[in-house]
Amino acid sequence: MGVTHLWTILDPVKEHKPLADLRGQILAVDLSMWVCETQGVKQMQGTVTRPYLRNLFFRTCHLLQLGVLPVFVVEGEPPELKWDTMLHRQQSRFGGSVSRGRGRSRGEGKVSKGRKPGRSHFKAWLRECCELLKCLGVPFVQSEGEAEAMCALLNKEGLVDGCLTDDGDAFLYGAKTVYRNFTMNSKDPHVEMFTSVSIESQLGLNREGLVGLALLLGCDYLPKGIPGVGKEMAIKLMHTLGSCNVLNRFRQWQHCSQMHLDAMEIPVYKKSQQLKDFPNEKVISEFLNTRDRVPTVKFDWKRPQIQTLQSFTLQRLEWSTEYTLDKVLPLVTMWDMTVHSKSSAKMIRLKPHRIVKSRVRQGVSCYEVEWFKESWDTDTEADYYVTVEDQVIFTMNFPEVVRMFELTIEQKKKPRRKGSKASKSDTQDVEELATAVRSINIDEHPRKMTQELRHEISTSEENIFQQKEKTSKIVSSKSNFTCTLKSALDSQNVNSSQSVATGLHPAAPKCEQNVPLKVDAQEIHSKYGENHQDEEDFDISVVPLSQRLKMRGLHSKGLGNSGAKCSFAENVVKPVPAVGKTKMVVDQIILTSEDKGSIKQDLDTDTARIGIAFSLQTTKPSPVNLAVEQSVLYKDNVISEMKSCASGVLKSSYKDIDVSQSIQERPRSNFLLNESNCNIDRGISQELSDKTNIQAESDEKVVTSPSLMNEQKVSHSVAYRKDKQDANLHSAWQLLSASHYSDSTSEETVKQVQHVTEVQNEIESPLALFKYPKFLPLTLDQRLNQKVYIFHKQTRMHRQRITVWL
DNA sequence: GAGCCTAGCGTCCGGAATTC
DNA sequence: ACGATGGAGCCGCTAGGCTC
DNA sequence: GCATCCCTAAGCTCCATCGT
DNA sequence: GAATTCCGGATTAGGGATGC
Repeated sequence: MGVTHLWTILDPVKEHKPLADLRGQILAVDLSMWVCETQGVKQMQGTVTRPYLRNLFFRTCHLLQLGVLPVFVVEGEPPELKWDTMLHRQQSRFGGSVSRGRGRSRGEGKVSKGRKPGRSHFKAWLRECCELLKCLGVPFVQSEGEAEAMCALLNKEGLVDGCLTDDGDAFLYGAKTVYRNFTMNSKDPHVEMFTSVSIESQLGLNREGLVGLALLLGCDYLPKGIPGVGKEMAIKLMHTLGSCNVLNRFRQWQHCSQMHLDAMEIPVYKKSQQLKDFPNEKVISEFLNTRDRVPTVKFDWKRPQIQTLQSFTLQRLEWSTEYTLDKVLPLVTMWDMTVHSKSSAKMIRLKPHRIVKSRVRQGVSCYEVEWFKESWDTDTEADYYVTVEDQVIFTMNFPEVVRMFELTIEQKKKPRRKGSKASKSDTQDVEELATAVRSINIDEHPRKMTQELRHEISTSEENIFQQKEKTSKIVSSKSNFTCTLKSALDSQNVNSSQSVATGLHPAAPKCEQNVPLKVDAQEIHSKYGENHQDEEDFDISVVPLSQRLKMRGLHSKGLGNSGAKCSFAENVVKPVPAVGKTKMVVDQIILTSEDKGSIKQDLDTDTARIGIAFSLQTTKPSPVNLAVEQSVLYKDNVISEMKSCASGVLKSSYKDIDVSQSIQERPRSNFLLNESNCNIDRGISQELSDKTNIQAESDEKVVTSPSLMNEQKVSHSVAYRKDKQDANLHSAWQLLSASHYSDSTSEETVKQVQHVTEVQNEIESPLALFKYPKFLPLTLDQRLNQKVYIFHKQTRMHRQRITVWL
């Protein structure tokens, strides 16, 4: 079909184009191509009623829903030049008999096309397709000759934005943009795009050059081309001659001798001389002098006619009226909301009854909407039609319905928070967060912003923590957006009296605890007298990023050597269920897409990871920078400690494990996170304890994670499982109390025990951990030496666990 | 080729592979 | 009355097998 | 009864139940 | 070479079986 090897030649300029990218375009669709394609599907042959109609329906609906406006082109009578080709094609495609010369439908001596059974069937199918298109309100034009010729003409004249056809002849007819290999494959619905501009600029082939290729390689009208000339030779020749005036050059071959030809021309010239009529002027004329005329009628897309369509599909496809309605309703509502909304004329359109709920479809926020039924519809059993509509479009059309829906949601929420002072604050927090997220600006050219941001980095570093109302800017290098958001979670932004009183940040609705900017040193001293520290030591900035994230109820797993992991939503393409929940992010951080480090986005998990590489490569220290550097330091320290302590092979009761090796190789460093909880393995921990300098006091245990058995990980902390939490909590407390105070019964000890009891009570408070942030950065050894034990009750959605922080 | 129906998953993280 | 807990149902997506 | 070991799931939301 | 995507492996909490 088309010029031999043309698509292979054009392959370098092929562009993969998702169907969604065609939104807003008008496309001329070669209807015959779709019909033939569908009829060729073996699985449907003999089993499916009118597969061409079925697929045309779904494809058209799909395009319309994407916002693509198709104009179908129905082929007319093919040029005489093509009859030979068609005869063979029909034989293979429809099994029709060859009847050359039996009829006289179009003049003496010509092939009788009308009487070929395959051809007549094909025309009947096209007529049915046109009926369907009428029902759907989609325009179609009748071509005088080849459909691709008309498609090309429409494209050439600027009436459509591109041609949807698999026939490369379209370019020879003057098409500017051709889309082929249309597929609605759910995983990757796309077309392949070719443009005449790229063909000429990258391959040096203009329209005339392509016609030249057709003469050399063969096409529908000249099946054999020049025998012995292949695509390599043809391309070389075209490059030698240049595309311009190539046809005239071919014509000159008829009158000139070999002496005047370029060396590259000679072999082709020789082969062409074997043909009588090279170059074939009829073929050239067919491509360059189209016989179609530009349609004068303006294309008009109409509202789908539901009833007519139901009747048509019932008759031709045996579809129930409900099924058809279900399929066509989205088109109708979309038409009503897009076309009708722009029209001043008063026309019938569906009216929404209510929004049932919010939904997300392919990452796009939508509403599930109930519509009042059409007045004529008495068949549909349900009281309302139901569709899922794009949130933005629906809101533009029916703002009052959206307001009602939002009001309903609000009212539903209210009873749960009745009488709660904190809830009022929470509501404000949610609004504040919502405002922050709404303020995100999509910038078309984020990289232009980068310099500004870098400037901002360099000028705003005096003390970024002390700047209230500072905004965070995050630039995603991948999805090209710049967002500015108020640092709603900034712990320094404690404005409301409520939050001051409770220590809870107003913008932390899901976060049960807040980090005081500076820990009350007096309080610490009174409790840990000997561990006196300067107030500066309690500065929040020394708290590792993971901890600060954690304090804000954000995801913060895996600081270690992977940096902080933040969840934010708007920078990803895929749907993000976490929108509005785990958003916003790390203190005040400025990330730019041009920093050498990367903001690694993991679309699998809807998260972005700020890597250490990034942080360390920024020129000026930032909170992230500091925190991660700290982490690196801790990691190195701990690894160093571990390696020195656990040198040699540790004989466990389970396996021979080279701990130092495993430490060396391990990719992560859980012990840096202060949050590693793992099951107690008494046996192995005892051995580790025996062989290392990390001497657990009394019954203290150095704990290894189960994965140590796999020679991969080591962790340092103690955790108690939920199922035994009560008993373990009790025994743990006894353990710790005993280890610290068993050697004395002095008054001091009693006081200490009382203090321990107080602390024990505090574990019920989610604030407990955050009263002692200064200890979080300490290494295990340091914490052991200082006998610092912090209890933290971590509350999750439905689970609780008690963790002992060393 | 495209839709329908059903069943199952839903953690994070690093690095290799791939794409640009 | 209120909060915590657990469970059932649901949601969004994907894949595979089958049907139209 | 407790410790240990092996194995599996890992989404969200609403609501009934239970305990304080 | 940088950015992006994908996948195999790791992590953690919890359930259940087993053994002391």
